[in-house]
Amino acid sequence: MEQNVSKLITKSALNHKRIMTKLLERFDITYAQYQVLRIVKAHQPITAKEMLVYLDTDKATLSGILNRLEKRDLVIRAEDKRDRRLMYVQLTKKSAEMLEDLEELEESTVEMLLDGVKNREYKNFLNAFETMLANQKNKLEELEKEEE
Amino acid sequence: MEQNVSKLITKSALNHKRIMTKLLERFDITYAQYQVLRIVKAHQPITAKEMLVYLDTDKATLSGILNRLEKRDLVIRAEDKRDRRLMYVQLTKKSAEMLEDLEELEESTVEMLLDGVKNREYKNFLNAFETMLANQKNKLEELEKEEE
DNA sequence: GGTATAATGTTTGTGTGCAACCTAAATGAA
DNA sequence: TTCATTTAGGTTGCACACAAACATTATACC
Repeated sequence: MEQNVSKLITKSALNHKRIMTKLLERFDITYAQYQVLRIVKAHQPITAKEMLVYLDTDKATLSGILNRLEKRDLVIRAEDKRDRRLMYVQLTKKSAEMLEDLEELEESTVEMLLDGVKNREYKNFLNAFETMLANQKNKLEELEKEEE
Repeated sequence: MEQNVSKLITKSALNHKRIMTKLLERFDITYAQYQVLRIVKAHQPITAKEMLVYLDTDKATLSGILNRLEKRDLVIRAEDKRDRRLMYVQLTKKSAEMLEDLEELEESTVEMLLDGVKNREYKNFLNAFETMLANQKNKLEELEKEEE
């Protein structure tokens, strides 16, 4: 059984992505693009660097996503005049309207996820999960240290 | 809190992949390639279709991975003479030797994951997780039905 | 047998994920 | 001021994930 925990987790993450992808299909955007748009909406105008704090992804990946969003008129990039390295990202009318309909999409998906999970069970679940995440973090740090 | 469960799961899946990737770096193979090689080792000779049962991925993805493994002399593909649509995949000497060292790599990573997780907590964790996976499966089936 | 249909696998195109490299601009030390 | 260093961000190259189209071979039905 134990050798399956990671597989269960990976499977669940994949399922979540697939569900979100299907739900977003009729809006013709991907899950990654949706996540970016939500961050922009919550913090606009926002720079790429600040978005990375919320997103747990790579700047190269983000740059590609922003390129595609900009090409489809879903975001605007504008230089800061004082510090011209900074690019401030904002929604367009088009994406702002679209996001009205999308606001609670992910929340309802997560609620569905917890159907039938008892409260006490859920607390244990979160406890166990926090421990596991900490273990992973330690292992990753250990591996990065070894690389010197 | 609740809107974060999916994020926790996604994060943990990502962590696992990153850890495995780092551990496999010195063998110069990716995590996806490792998973394929393990399946081949356990069931060889095996067809692509049968591998998909174990792998939860797409035939197109698998085909690409096998191309890269074959190019690097880590698998062999051979046609079945009776049914020439079938391609039987096997390890090479090179990959068989390599897998000797890799056998318990993932198991030890999963063990590490459970450090400090109490047994009772773990059982609750698994219970909750099974429920969530079932919820996701239902939702996915529901979404697929809607597509008609 | 002959032809439609199904099954197996590959290729192609788009979108990530990520390492490595590059550019331009800001900053800091001499 | 000048020049090295840092910072924000973009580009490139490779590997996957996955849908869609394709080729080839088996099988089923007439």
